[in-house]
Formats: sequence, structure tokens, C-alpha cells
Amino acid sequence: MSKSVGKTSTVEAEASTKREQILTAASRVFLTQGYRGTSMEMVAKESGAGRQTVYNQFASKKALFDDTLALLWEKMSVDRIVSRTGSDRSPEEALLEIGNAIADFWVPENTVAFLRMVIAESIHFPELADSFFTFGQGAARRAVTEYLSMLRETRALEVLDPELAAAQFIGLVNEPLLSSRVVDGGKAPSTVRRRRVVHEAVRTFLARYGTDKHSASPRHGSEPRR
Amino acid sequence: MSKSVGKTSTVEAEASTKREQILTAASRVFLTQGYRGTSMEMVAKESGAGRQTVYNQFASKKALFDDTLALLWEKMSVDRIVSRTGSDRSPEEALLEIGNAIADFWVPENTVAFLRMVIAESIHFPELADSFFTFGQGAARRAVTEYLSMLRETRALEVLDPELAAAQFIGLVNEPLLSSRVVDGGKAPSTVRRRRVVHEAVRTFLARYGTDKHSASPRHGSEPRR
DNA sequence: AGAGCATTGTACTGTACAGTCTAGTCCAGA
DNA sequence: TCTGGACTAGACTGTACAGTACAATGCTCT
Repeated sequence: MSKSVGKTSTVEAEASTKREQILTAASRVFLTQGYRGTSMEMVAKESGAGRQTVYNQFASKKALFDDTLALLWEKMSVDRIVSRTGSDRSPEEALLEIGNAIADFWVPENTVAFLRMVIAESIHFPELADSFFTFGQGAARRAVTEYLSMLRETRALEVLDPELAAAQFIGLVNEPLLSSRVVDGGKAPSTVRRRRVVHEAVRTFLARYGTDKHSASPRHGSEPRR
Repeated sequence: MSKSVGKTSTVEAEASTKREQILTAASRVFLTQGYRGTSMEMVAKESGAGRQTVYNQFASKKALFDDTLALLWEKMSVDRIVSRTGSDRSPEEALLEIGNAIADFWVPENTVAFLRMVIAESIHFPELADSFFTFGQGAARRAVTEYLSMLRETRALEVLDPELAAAQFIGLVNEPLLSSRVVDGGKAPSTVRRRRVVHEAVRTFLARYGTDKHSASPRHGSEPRR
């Protein structure tokens, strides 16, 4: 509030604001314990602040939760996936890039924990699920759909139903990499593994939808270097 | 306990045992509200029984939860998916059957609610996630993997990595049908939609892994009848 | 040093809930 | 009609927690 160089301003380095300390602590606790499993006491302890300070910064538990989600959401940015769809490369290269963006998106443990939490709390906070679907999953799907539609019009691919094809492509990438991590607490796949899965996803996808037979080698050509 | 025709035995028809009444009520409440969101009071109300009776039948809330899960689990039976993998039909027909079994598995609202709940409670009850992964998702994946391995050995398909291919196939089916339902509360897809998605999944899969070019029609052949 | 403000710990209120206890009710079978 | 066992309702205990009130303790800037 203080207009000039507020009290806690060590040039805002390191520990940043108390508020942010609390927020990052809250994100840790909420992500591991869920909404109902988290008490204000726990957040206070985790952040090193007093419980009263937490209430000083956030009107209620729900308010803290909302702001925490906003912070997490901000850090994720689906944009990295969406932006890859504008490229002017060959379909194969572009799909590799999009696929890698999708695969990399889920690498940080927090991202998976976030998904888990969205699913868990979607019953009690439907708007959370809505926004996730609209801006997350849905956005990615729409971007891929649009990209495929474009490729259809330029006859670069033979896609009859771009929406379904987009879902297929995402499924080819996500199912091998993600599904076990959501339900079980599996470890994030290595870079090599991710690259390989994406490579295979693109190969399979193009085997079906490619016009010029991209799958250059009739048998099983270029494995990505192990 | 009573050796002969116990008291509540209207030939055990209709309302069945009090215990079962409570269990089915509990499954409704747990599935919609989650573990922490469910109180013994709610279960009692929902089942029409007194709270004390609930405690009479189940030692604790956790015990009730476990038994409820066992009941739900029993009703689901992944066997329907696994058993389809033994067929002696052509790969195309077999894959269609397996794919349809997977797609149909998720039709009942309860199945999706169950998955949602497993994800939600997996933090607090890791053994729940474990058993789900082992006997549910994992079992299906293993069955498909084995089937593909077999096809590889008989040279019916050109599958280098049956495990990855199995995950791909499941992803081709599940992502278009399931992912939006888990996070959002979307409605179950129609039979027509399911058949179509599975058909497309098989087409894509075989375009990549088929030996004789199954995708008989070079362009886009047999659409399933709309 | 002193004023002002954020921070903090502690205590308090109200609520929700698991789990127990008890007294009363209903029903079957003798 | 009597007896025994299950069912029910209500009161009660103990705990956990959201949210508030308040008094004490710093820190910063002047």
C-alpha cells in the first residue's frame, strides 16, 4: 500500500511479499491435501506466518483457494501448446512440436497434482472444472482441431473429422504418458521416453491421415535415438 | 447368523438386507460427495435407516467406505474388456470388439464417478489407487498388450512395442469419449458416437500397424452407418 | 526515542461430525 | 401374551476446524 519503497522491499527479491509466501505455501498444501484436507492452520504453519496474517491477506479459505488456483493456473499457461499450432513447418514437424509441447506440459509434478485436484474438487466447485475445461484441456483441443482443419483445407492431410482426429492425437500422446500418473502417483517420464512416445504418436497419426506417405520407411524406420 | 430362515427373509427379495440397503445408499452418497463430503448421518438418511443401525452393520466410516468400494468394484468387472482379447477373429474384428468393450465400460455414470473418486481420494487412501491401477486400468492395458504381442508373433500385425501400442489404442478410444466426462460432468456419449469413435480408433491403429493394408479403401472407405 | 502499522499467538465462538450410550419401539416366534 | 433381538431416535463426548477478537511484539520511517 505504501506508495514508495514499502517496508518488506529488499528490492522484492528472495522471500517476496508475505502474501506470496502464503500463496506458494497454500499451493503446496492444497495440491497435496485437497481443499477439505487443508486447514488454515496448515497453510499458516507451512508459510511460516501466523494464522491471523493469513486472514489478514485473504478474506476466507475459499478466497485463498481461488487466489491460489489463479497463481497455479498462471504458471501453467496452455499457451505453449496452443502457440505451436501456428507454425509453417511440414505437418510432421509441426505435429512433433505440438506433441512435445503437450507431453512436456505434464512434466512438472504440480501440473498433474493440479489436474488431480480439479477432478477431486469439481463436484463441490463446478466452476473450477468449467474453467479448466474451457481454458485448459478444451483450449488445447480446439487449437489442435483448428490446425488440422487448416491442414485439411490445404490438402496437406486427409482429415475428415478434425475434432475427432485432434482428440485421437492428444490421446496418442497422453494415454501412454499421463494416465498412470493421475490415478497412481507415478513418476514423470524421462525426456527420452517423452520424445519417443510423441514420435510414435505422430507416426501413427500420419499413417492414417498423411497424404504423401510420410512413414517413409515401409517397415519401421527412424527410431529416435535412444 | 440364525441358521434357518432368518427374520428379514421375505425370501430375500425386494429391499434385500438392511445391510445392502445401507451399502447402495452409501455408494450413491460417496460417489457424489466423496469420502470427506459424506457424513454417516447422510448415509443413514439416504438409506432410510437410523444412524445407529449403520454403526451396527459397519464398524466405522472407513469400514463402510471399504465395503462400498468392494460392492461398486464388483459391479464393474473389467473382465468384460479382458475376456474380449481371447477371440480368434481377424485383428480388425477383435480390435473393434475390444475397443467397444472399453468404450461401453465407461457408459454408466457410476463408472466415471468411481474413477473420479479414486483420483480424488488417492491421496488419502493410496491403497485404493493401487488396487484400481492393478485390477482396473492396468489389467485392461496388460490384456491388450498381451493380445498385441500374440499378433506380433503370428505376424498378423507389425507391432514393435506392444505395450506402447496398447496404450496408444486405449488412448485413441478413451480420449475422445472419456476425458471431458471426468473433468467436466459431461453426458455419456451415445451408442452411435461410441461405435464411430471405436471404428476410427481401429482404422487409425491399423493404418499404422496393419500388415495387409486393412484400410481397404485407399481414401476413406466404410464409414459406420450414421 | 516514539508513532504507526503489520505480524503474531492465544483465546474464544459456533459448527460439523465421528463415535458411544441408552431408552424406547417394533416384530417374530413360542 | 411374553421374550429376545434388531431397529430407531435422541442425547452426549470429544475433536477438528473456520472465523473473530484482542493484546503483545516487533519493524520502519521520522
